[in-house]
Amino acid sequence: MADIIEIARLALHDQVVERLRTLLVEGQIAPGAKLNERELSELLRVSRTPLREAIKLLAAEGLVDLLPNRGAVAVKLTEADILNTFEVLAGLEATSGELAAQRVTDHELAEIRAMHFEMLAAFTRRDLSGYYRLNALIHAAINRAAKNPVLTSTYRSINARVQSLRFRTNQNEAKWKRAMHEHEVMVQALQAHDAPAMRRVLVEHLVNKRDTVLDLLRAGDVYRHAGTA
Amino acid sequence: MADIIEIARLALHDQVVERLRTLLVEGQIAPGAKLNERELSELLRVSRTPLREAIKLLAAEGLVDLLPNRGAVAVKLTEADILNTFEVLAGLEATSGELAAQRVTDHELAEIRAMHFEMLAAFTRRDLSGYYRLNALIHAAINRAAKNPVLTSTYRSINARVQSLRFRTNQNEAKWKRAMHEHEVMVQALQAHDAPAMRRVLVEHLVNKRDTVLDLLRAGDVYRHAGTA
DNA sequence: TCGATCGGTTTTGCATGCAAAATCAGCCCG
DNA sequence: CGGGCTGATTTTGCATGCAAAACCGATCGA
Repeated sequence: MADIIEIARLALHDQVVERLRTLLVEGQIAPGAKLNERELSELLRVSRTPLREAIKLLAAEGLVDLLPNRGAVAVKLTEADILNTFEVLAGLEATSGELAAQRVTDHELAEIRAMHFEMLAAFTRRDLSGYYRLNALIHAAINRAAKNPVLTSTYRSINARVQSLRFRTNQNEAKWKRAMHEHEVMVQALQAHDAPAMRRVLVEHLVNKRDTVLDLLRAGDVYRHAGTA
Repeated sequence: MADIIEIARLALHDQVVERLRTLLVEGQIAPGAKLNERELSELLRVSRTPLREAIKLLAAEGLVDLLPNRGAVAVKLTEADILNTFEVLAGLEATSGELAAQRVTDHELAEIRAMHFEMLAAFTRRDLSGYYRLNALIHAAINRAAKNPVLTSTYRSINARVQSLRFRTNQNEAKWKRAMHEHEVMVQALQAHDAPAMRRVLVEHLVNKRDTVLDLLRAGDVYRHAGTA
């Protein structure tokens, strides 16, 4: 029964939100591209009404910009936008880490450590996609351990804006090693329930990630296939 | 010319968002109350389409809950929700304060100090509404001094969820004095460009505000006139 | 040659109509 | 007297229609 209810509860405009968000985050709708309502409604097989509602939701999430009487465009982040976004993300992750250090259960800690070792394995094999997957899982687990749904959803929303950039970075060896080291420190700090240490390492982690993304952006490898200004 | 453009650029659904947000934040739509589309569309003199778009936006802001096939209700925060929200707000204000300490200009600082003295005057007269007004202005100014629009809009959005509660608290003398003292420390820390001190005092400030709100909630003075569960 | 203007086309924004789901009242049955 | 069912009403959700704004291209004038 539960699954039927689950399936039934997905309203059409929510499905559209999910699908559009994926298209935006994965860059299949290029940053700066215009969202043509007729086009999208045909692509997604829905009428314009739920589509427009979905676009409004994504505007509130910061994934699209609304231009009065001129529709919506996928946001194209400037360098300043990226700096600002990572500053906020760093603050949110730091808060999340502090709280997690105080509240993480033994069970959660064990799971995080297990995933950490899996990530270590992926790193050793230089398996980038496995690394990214585990990385995301670990950060999500830390966030969950903070036991604050408001924080979790806020983080998710802001993070979505830069996620496409974060996961297009091709780690160079030095940065990858440093990130792994930071993850080591995180696990240690969590085990020690050392909130200030968690804050420090997470802020550092995000600053490094920000710099990686900015390097990528400056190299021009990001919006290469984005047709529109 | 500029004002004409400004007036013209406000799309109908945006006007509806503003109006609805005010109704929600000021508690004129009681927490837990159902948002009847036909009723509201008649009240606001718009059709259901822009109204529904506005409701979706407010749902993304966390001011209303969307119930599948059952419309929307004004959020009614539980005690846990309030704790979680203030935790996030504290983190955001702390980040904002840190950045402001690093980036505040002399001009901004002078303006903040001036408003601080005005607030001191309001406090001395026990002018609660003047105090609240200046308090909000000062926090907004600090936020602006952080020079991070992403942070500002994120803070605004989360803060809106508890603003009605924050401004319904009747300060008792002791708490009011303590808040004033915290504001003194803030101004000092800003002048000294002491980021860690700003973080400390703002976290403390928010924790105290949270406790005030929780006291109010527990006393049952908040949802007194809210008819709905 | 360049710029501005005007008409047709496209696209957005809002209103309305219609079907499905939820709600409610009354009823029947136990 | 209480609980559950049934049909009417309300309400939501989506599709469609229509007017206004933006866009595009061609023509005209300087």
